[in-house]
Amino acid sequence: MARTEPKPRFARQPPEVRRQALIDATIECLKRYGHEGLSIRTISAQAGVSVGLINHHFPNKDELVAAAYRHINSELIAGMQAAVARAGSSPQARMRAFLESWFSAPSLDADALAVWVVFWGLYRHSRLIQRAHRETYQGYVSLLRGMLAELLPSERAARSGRTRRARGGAPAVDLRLAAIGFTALLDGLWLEWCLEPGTFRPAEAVELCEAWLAQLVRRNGARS
Amino acid sequence: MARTEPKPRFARQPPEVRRQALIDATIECLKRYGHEGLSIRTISAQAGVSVGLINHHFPNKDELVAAAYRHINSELIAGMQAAVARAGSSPQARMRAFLESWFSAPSLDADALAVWVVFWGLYRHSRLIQRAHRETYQGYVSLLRGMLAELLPSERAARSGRTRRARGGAPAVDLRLAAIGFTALLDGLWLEWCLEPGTFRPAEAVELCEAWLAQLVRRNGARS
DNA sequence: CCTCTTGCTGTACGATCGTTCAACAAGGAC
DNA sequence: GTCCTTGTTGAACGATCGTACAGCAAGAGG
Repeated sequence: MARTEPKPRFARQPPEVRRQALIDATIECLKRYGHEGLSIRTISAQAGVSVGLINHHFPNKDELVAAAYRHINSELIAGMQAAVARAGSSPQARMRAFLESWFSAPSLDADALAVWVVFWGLYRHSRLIQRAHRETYQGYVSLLRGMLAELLPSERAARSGRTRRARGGAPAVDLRLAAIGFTALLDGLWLEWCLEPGTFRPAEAVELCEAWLAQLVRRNGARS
Repeated sequence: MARTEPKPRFARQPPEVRRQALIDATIECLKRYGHEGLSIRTISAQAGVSVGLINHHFPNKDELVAAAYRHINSELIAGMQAAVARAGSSPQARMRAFLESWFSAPSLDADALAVWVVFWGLYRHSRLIQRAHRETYQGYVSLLRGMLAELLPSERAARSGRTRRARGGAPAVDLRLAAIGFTALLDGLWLEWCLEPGTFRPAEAVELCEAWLAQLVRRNGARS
């Protein structure tokens, strides 16, 4: 009776598991407290470990933050890719799945968006964040560009390519510029919703994006 | 010769002047060092004053930061309004002036954009920033909405309003949604250019925005 | 020239920051 | 049961944070 179970004061974890737990704690702290949540003590408390453990698994704080940014980035992109893959082969259905995935939880979460904004604020002055951005953003750009390409009837454009090339060298729709504009629209709507969630519904954001795309397709078809 | 001019160790300034100098120094520090530049010592060094002076003119640091946000906001909006007013009365010319003002210095400055991003990161957890945002953002929204309204031939829509109302109650173009989408496009392009200035030229951003507007006008005209 | 207001300085304080490191102990190997 | 590896702890360090405040001095008013 008096003999209590000799409960361990802590449990060992494989480095990989602990690293991930610390990354999750970092993101959680960012959600709760914003930039002020990015302190060793806040994060370690959130993870339920001591202050010293972070520097055992990460060389310093900045590396942990960069790892958190890399994780949140690749998680998001993986979710998008999965949603698109689930939608089948129709370009329209794939794009719709992408948009609905974008403008719904967990992507369109006010907390998650606030996390992104803090990272953006760090971007310019942290080489580590810049590297993490470059490494993960590429997957996002190529996913989006691929969907745009398959949505626009460029195969027709390719067949009549010789004629159009001869006329000026420009394709019917500048895919690069279209991707830039579309990304801007997505990010901008995201940001607006983050700063003031009440002003519009997610479905309206989808609507706006599809209107943009429809206009793009129409323009592309008209010229080819 | 040995008599040196008894140069004053500091110069007194009217509170208004000094407050503005401190606000300018705050913004300059944000440009140079990002979020880490938001410290009393960094700001006071930038302003060339002692650490104690800030708390003489502002109750605390957060109030100074909020004042800086308010200032940068109203400066931007005032610049836009001036550019639009200078453009005359033609809706097209006014909108073009607005876009060109938006996508050129000093608005489209990588430093200035970085400042904004830091403020956005603070937004969610600072009531003072939220208040400053609400107080200044309204002017921007109304400017933009006014330009959209005068750009769309809504007077024709108003004349034939009875017919369209009877058909479904929705105007040809939802002005609210159009403003939201347009703002998103502006902010998104701004953000993209900030994060990676090399990917597109400002003129291309203007082009994208005008394409969006042209499609909006066309859609509005087709239905009325 | 003197006085008085007040803008301004700069030290001091306690809190918290990121990081270090010696000691501890969990738990698998044997 | 006994090593032994190593994940983990937590006190301690120096630096820096925001703020307070007692005193200095600039410069206008008389």
